[in-house]
Amino acid sequence: MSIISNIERYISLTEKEQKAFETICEKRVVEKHEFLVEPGQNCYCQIYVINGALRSYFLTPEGEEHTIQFALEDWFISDFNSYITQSPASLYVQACERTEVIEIGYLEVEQLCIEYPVFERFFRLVAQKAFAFSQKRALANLGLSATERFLEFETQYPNIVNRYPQYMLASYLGMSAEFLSKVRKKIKGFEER
Amino acid sequence: MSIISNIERYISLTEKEQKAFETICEKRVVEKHEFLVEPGQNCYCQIYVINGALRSYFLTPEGEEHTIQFALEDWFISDFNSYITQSPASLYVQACERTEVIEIGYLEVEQLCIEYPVFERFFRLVAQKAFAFSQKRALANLGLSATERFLEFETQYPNIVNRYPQYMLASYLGMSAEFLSKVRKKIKGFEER
DNA sequence: TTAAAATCTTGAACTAGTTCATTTTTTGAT
DNA sequence: ATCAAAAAATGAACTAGTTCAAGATTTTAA
Repeated sequence: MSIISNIERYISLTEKEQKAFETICEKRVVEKHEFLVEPGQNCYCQIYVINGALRSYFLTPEGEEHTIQFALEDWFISDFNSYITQSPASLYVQACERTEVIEIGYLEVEQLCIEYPVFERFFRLVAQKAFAFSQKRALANLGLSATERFLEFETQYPNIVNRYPQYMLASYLGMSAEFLSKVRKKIKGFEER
Repeated sequence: MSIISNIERYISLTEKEQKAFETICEKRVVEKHEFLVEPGQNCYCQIYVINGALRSYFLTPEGEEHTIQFALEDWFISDFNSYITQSPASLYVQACERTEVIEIGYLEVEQLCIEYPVFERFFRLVAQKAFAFSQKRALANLGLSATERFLEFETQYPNIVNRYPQYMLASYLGMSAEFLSKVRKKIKGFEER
């Protein structure tokens, strides 16, 4: 699905508005393991995935990775806090496969919103959805055990579970990689009965 | 601070826009323990706190409370997922003290945004900030131990720590009330040396 | 002012999840 | 196809945080 038809799930655009949006899109290919954002830099853009797989994560002083978000086809990702405040990032955004992305710059978005307020609306709806989603995640994680968290995540995002290495899933779900391995073994045992 | 001057920290409003906004504000007083939202209902409005203290939480099937958000003076609160999708809430929003609020209805907001796109911008900026904040919270909670989580929260929101009962703080920070009691005792021990 | 209700404290027994060290399996580059 | 590197599995020892139960303190309402 093109980024324009994706936007049109929220709002409808005139020919002119479509063109205006396309001019601020910067297409780019990133290779596996490459970084799109690194801590310290200002995150000057939001990233839209055309195809491939990205994730954002941060590194504790002890060197542990904590995954914040996964992004497959048609998802947006960035260090959002850094993006909206235009202050230094604390996250990495990294390609987990060769990935085609569209970068949408902060200044360009703000300018576009002034010229075409319809985009103000689009980015409002997207931000609201993202916030609602993020609250839902917080909620899921507070109530559930490690096993329950994994099962819920797997039924909701089977494609993510299949596409990212297990240690990344574990760090997203808030458990050690070893423990997720044991959890999955236990689940498999139940299924086989 | 009035809700209008609060809005004007993000955008500036003409006289006419101010009036338009004020007409969709419904002022209301809720007594301690009273609910503004309950699971199952559609959350038809966002709630702005004039003075007092609210919180949102959900109840697990086992009857445990999990606090999602606190809201003191000048904060917004709601079951945001229910609000934006206009689907049944899963959270309670409850008054922890006698509280004056302003309710801002979903339909009224959407109408207002059509008539005055400047509010589209306001609600975009608010939603973006809320999302960034929520990501930051997720990040803080993944990396830290229970003690660290409490210390960080206390330095960032001393007024919340002073104003809500400890068992609510514990359920927000993802630990048992008993353990938070022990954590605080240990911290006090360190401070006294 | 007082009694009931709500909240907080404390300790002992427990458990879900971690850590560490080692082995096995999978992946990817040549 | 082969080999090195990355990822996953496994087991044993450990620990941060939970649960339960009982008592102490604070808050509330009449």
